[in-house]
Amino acid sequence: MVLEFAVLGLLHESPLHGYELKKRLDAVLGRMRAFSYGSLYPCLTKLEQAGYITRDASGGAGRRSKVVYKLTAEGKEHFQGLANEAGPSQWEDDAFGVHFAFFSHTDAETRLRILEGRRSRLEEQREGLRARLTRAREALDAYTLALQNHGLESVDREVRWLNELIAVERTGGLDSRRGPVTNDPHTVS
Amino acid sequence: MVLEFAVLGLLHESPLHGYELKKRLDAVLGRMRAFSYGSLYPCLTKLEQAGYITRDASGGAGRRSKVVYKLTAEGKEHFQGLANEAGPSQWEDDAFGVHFAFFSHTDAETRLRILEGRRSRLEEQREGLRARLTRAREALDAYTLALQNHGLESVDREVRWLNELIAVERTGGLDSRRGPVTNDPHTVS
DNA sequence: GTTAGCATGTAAGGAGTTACATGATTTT
DNA sequence: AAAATCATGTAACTCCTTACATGCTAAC
Repeated sequence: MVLEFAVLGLLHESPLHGYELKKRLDAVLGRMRAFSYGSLYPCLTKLEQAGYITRDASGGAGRRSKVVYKLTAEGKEHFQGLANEAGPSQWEDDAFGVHFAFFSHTDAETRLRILEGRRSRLEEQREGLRARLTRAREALDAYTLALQNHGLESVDREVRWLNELIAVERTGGLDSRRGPVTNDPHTVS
Repeated sequence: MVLEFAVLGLLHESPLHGYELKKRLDAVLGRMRAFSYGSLYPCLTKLEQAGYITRDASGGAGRRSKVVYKLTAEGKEHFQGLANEAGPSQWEDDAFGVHFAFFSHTDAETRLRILEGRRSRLEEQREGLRARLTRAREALDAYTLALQNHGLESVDREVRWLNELIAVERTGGLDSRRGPVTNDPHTVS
């Protein structure tokens, strides 16, 4: 599950309480996803029961307990395990972005496999889109056509981004590099 | 609801049975969304009970009934109503694409309002992203940074696309034009 | 004659949201 | 002292998926 993975990933960096966790979550996930407290708190309870995190209710004096969550050893292990899986579920839309956000916890081999998996998944989708567009071009109204074209270009763009990332990965990974890897038209070949 | 809207929109063009409907749904929604039969068939039942569509079980001879669904007058009216609403729920990620796909059923004024609403929504998100990136640039690891940059560029790209569409809209709308509106680097000013 | 695709549905359950309930702390 | 924001949680509900159950029809 995406939320569980992201929570473990964030707690991997430092212990946090729920409220702060949600803000980081919103920041890390950006536009891809947004979770409410109504799913975050139950998720934390679940992770605690599973033994992956511990709650430290630092109830200073009469304060309403501000609960700080912290990754356990098993939690760390579990997260490493999840971060280093490389199956189809790692390159589906939803999961891919989240896994990518925690790529610094994923080993080089798995990173490459996930990036390549994602790319071929997108290439499939692209071929499907292209086929439909050339087949049905005349039957579609102008707005549907514009949307489909925009979608096609989005896929194209992500594929180019992945190509760059894969190239970088093959020469040591992003961490060993200085410039940002972006899709800016100027930097794309 | 997105699924209901899309079903009504597709049936607006011609009567269809469930299986064919799903294929069209997959085609129209493209990468933005995918629904299973497990939600499509109950949705059709619901729309029928609401009086928006009728089922015509053309059970030719001993065949297992191949149920053809058809929009009723109220269904048509209801769809027009939905297609011509212009509130925040029309420019949120999920809804926007679907509404756009059926823009030929939306009047020019509403189209413009939805496009502008979507644009300002994205501009907000973009400012949030930019702020975070300039603030925390050094604190983020390389992969998170790459992801955030890619996200930022995606938003930028969609804003440019919307700018083009809005410009076209102000001079008569997409239907009255020949060329495709794409985001191809060459065609963007 | 068997595989693949066409075709329709249901039941159980997963994942998440909304709305609510509560209260502390900081800023204005 | 009011408003904003920090902070934690729960219950009911919505939407959708998965897995199952069933059977037809075309192609190889």
